[in-house]
Amino acid sequence: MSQLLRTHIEAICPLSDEEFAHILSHFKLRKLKKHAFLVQEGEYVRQEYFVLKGCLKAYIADPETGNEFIYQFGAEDWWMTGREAFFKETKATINIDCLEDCEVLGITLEDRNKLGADLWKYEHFLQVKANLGYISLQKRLQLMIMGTAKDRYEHFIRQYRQYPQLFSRIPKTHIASYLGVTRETLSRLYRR
Amino acid sequence: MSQLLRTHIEAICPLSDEEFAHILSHFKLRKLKKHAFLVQEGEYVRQEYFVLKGCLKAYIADPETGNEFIYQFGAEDWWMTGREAFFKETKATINIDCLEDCEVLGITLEDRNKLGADLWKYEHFLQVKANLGYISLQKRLQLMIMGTAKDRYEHFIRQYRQYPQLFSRIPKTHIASYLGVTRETLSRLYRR
DNA sequence: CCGTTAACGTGATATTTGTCACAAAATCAA
DNA sequence: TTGATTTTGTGACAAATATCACGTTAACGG
Repeated sequence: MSQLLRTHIEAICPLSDEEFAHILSHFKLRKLKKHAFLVQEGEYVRQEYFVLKGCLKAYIADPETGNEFIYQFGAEDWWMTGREAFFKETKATINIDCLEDCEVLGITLEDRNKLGADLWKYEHFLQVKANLGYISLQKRLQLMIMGTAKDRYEHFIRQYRQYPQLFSRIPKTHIASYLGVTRETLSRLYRR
Repeated sequence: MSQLLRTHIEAICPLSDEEFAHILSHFKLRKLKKHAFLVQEGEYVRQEYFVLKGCLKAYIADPETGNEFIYQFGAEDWWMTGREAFFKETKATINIDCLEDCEVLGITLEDRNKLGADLWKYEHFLQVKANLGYISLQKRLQLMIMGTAKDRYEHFIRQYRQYPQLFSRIPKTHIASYLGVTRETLSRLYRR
């Protein structure tokens, strides 16, 4: 199962068996039931997580309207955390919860830093990963501003296609939230 | 002048004189006139740049409408590049040009990688910087979807306040583009 | 310095998208 | 299984924002 993590890291930076064992020893497996929170608003975010199994949504609740804006889905092979709170060691302003039963590997900030200091390759992995994440987030922002809801929908499908059955399992309501439109609007876009 | 870069890096990771000298030796100074392109659509992006002086805009041109979406302003102390094209060594899909005369320090991808491999501190700096960038981009996306144009305007002013006189020098048309509204809408938001 | 260009504000109107209300279908959990 | 909850579609209407048109002011560059 943890082979997933190795493959994931090695896509950026090949590792020896010892190196990977050393990395893996810093992670702790966590299993969560559907609807369980991985990160909850107002609490500290002690770890960042690599998803081995299941699917999660990360979202911001709007206290005014009661709406939620889903800014990320996480499936197998994705990282999930309340990034700002995790790095700055402050309380989360976002929530992450499980759309289905999940298994994740968690690492604390302290261990993350230690690992990066021990092993240049891990630091490099983190650097490249963060930059790639930045690039795709930028693309999403661009699409949000310049693209139509339909563009965004199509881009979304392309991006998540690689995760089989996942797309069909996410309710349209959530997808609409991710795309920044109401479920009604999304529904109408697909009548035409 | 290059003291700016040192202070910037040391905000994340303190350096010895030798270390900084080593870092600096990988950068090359470039001076540009107002309206000059730093990055141009369709061309390779050979370097990433640290801004020493002046102000630039990074934008995507929409071939359909002729509009442009400004996704970032860069002033002194900011990094600017066509990030995707720079990392993936492909042709740029974005433009960056100077709103006024500029001075920047440029580093090639090869030198960037070499520097990171030579000096763990630099790799660490890049890693942290990318993560902080990701966080602020995420905040911007959130604001774009959940906030009103006014929220975005106010956030924008707060973010750029630290760059004296800069804000007043950027035409409102450009600010509107950055905020994802038309200049007319922005103008009206501020009558009220 | 002066002609040209860019920036800015504002009205009238069109378009997009959101909100509210309701009902049918699908899914969930005891 | 079965009653409750969630998801989905759709109409009518409201609100936000874009588009087009025009004129004035400010800034730029030779």
